[in-house]
Amino acid sequence: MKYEAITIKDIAKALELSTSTVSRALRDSHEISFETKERVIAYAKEMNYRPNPIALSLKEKRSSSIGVLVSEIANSFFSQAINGIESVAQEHGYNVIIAQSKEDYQREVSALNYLASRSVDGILISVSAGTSDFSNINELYLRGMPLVSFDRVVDHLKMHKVKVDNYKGGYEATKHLIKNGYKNIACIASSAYLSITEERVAGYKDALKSSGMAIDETMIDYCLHSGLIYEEVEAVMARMMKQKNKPDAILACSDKITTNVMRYCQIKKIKIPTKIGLLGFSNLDLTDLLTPSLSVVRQPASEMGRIAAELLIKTIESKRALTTFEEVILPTELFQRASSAKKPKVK
Amino acid sequence: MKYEAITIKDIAKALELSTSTVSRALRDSHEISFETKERVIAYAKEMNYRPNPIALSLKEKRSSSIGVLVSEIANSFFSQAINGIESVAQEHGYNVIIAQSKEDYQREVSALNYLASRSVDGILISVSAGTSDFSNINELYLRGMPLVSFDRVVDHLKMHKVKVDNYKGGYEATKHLIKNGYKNIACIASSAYLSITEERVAGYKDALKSSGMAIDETMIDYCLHSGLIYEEVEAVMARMMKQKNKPDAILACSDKITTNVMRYCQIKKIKIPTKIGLLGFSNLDLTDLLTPSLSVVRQPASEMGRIAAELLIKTIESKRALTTFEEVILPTELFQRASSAKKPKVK
DNA sequence: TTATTTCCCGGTATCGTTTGCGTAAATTGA
DNA sequence: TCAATTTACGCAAACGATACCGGGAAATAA
Repeated sequence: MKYEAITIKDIAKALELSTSTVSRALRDSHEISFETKERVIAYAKEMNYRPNPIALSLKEKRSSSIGVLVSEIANSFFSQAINGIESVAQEHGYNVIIAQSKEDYQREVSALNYLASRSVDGILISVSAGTSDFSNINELYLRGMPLVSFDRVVDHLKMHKVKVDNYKGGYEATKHLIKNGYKNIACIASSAYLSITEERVAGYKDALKSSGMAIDETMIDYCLHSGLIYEEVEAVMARMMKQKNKPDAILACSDKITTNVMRYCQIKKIKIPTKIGLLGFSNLDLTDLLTPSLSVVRQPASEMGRIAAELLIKTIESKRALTTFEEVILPTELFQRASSAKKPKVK
Repeated sequence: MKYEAITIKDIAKALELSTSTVSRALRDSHEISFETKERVIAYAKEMNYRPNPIALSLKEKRSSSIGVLVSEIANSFFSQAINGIESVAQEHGYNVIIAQSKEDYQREVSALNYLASRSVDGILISVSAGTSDFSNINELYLRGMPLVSFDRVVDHLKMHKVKVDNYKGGYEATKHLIKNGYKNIACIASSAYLSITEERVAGYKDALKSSGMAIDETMIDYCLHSGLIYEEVEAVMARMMKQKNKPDAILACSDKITTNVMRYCQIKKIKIPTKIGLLGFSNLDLTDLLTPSLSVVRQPASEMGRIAAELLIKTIESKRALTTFEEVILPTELFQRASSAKKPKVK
């Protein structure tokens, strides 16, 4: 079945005018008489005429749509970010096309090809945790595709970047755990490929150092899928809880790692925070309602999306290729709740 | 800046052929000699040629994209549904354009206009809770736009529908609360405009009746924004807790109502389930980790999205207008957890 | 009256692709 | 050897909208 829209030709035929006259009348050109304009506009309104965006796109060589590549839509951080992106896009007359990588490199490559072949005007990228080869993205850049990366940015690529101060987020979170009396703080991070992982872990390490605590590499581990798969978190937790130097607190560096650590502890009946403290990066809306209420480092997801979208649209609409690239760094927010409560001085 | 893609014309010029020959060679037409095909295909591959989808769209009068209208992306149910939609769309070569209504009628109208004017090939609709006038949707139907509604379907409109058995979901949930000893079960539902509200409430009422319990209309209330705004839930709860016949259990009929009731109880320090039992419709992934773990009626969101997308694409690709419409009804799943635990026989 | 300007509007090319039609050259058949 | 067929390609129109170019008619100026 087909949805037949009225075209400028239909109007021209009905009013016995040429298409160019109709076109100009609708765009309020000064070379069209007042009466003709009136007639055309009235008829167009009556017939509910809308210019065909596809024809416009072909003519203007732009599609007025932007692509968004995230690892997973059904993730609180990304759905909030998309929320922000969508509202900015709407304001500027762009539509948003979504693609997911599911934290997989191959899917990311095909998703990017997909978006590029759908001729979007630009792409917002948050790279997948499984991605270590960025040649694909770089190739898009070289071919002139406007790009902005957010959250999981790629340091050495030339493009605008919007991220949070991951180092500080990791530092403050760790400091908070130390202040509350935890002595063996483990860190479970996303894929080591990601710069956000590197930064958060660096913050964690520096916090330990600055408090005169030793860094034990067995207390640091990574999840290639960013915790998307329960089993990868389970494996790390199982290993850590088995080792001699057991953690008494966990700093979880992604949304899914945080909740999966929590799930692990519930399944294994490990009490939080009495047996183990927990503080995680998370953008869930109801961390305050969890058992126990969860201490989190929260990112301004929606705002990141808004800013990234603004930058992308600015890039798209700028006449010439950019030579300088902005890096916007937003603050994280630390919510101290029960899961990282002060440790009782018992031993 | 602009992303310049290679066109069929560029190939034609480079190889000293006509565009039609190139086009036919790429589509493996029998009227092109083997050698010419080889040359064209090799060159196209070398130059990484991709047909311009916009030109295709203009020619074929189809955009290979579908619109999705939901109330809110950052909602677990909808993000899961979009997940399913996106994967099916991808499989069939469609892209997904998202729009949000934020439970507001005016925004829904403009979002629909937006999608229609972006010339999508079809639209998946889950109506906003604030919508009582469906003339807009009906008009789209009359103009021949392929439509499928899911979750929040509109009964009297002619289109495919994908939903869950809301009546049964409400019935079984209420029966479960009754079985666990609750006597004054209140029901907080979404907007009364929605058929899902009607059905869930009907299930609730029939469950009470079948257990010989009276129906008290003061124990039933509605939230126009489906609980999206905390204050509307707060107002209902405050009213109910103040009245003479206080509820000892709540059946919450949407994701946001459920969590906002929980939040209300936490703020007001009303113990769940000792003071009040709670069971809600929800698709959150971590209801098992909440305090207390939350009993929920869960909908197969991703599957609903998949099925709805399949139906829509089938509708789009069918030659002639449909005369019969499918209504797919999926089962809900009841998870019994601590928030609706058996009531102690104390008074 | 004639030349010049102004006002309105139509013709046509264009964006990238597909496709029906036309046709020269090559091949076939008798 | 000549007509008939096949092969292999080019030309041009079409999808919907825009914009440059150009031109007829009326209005103004000389």
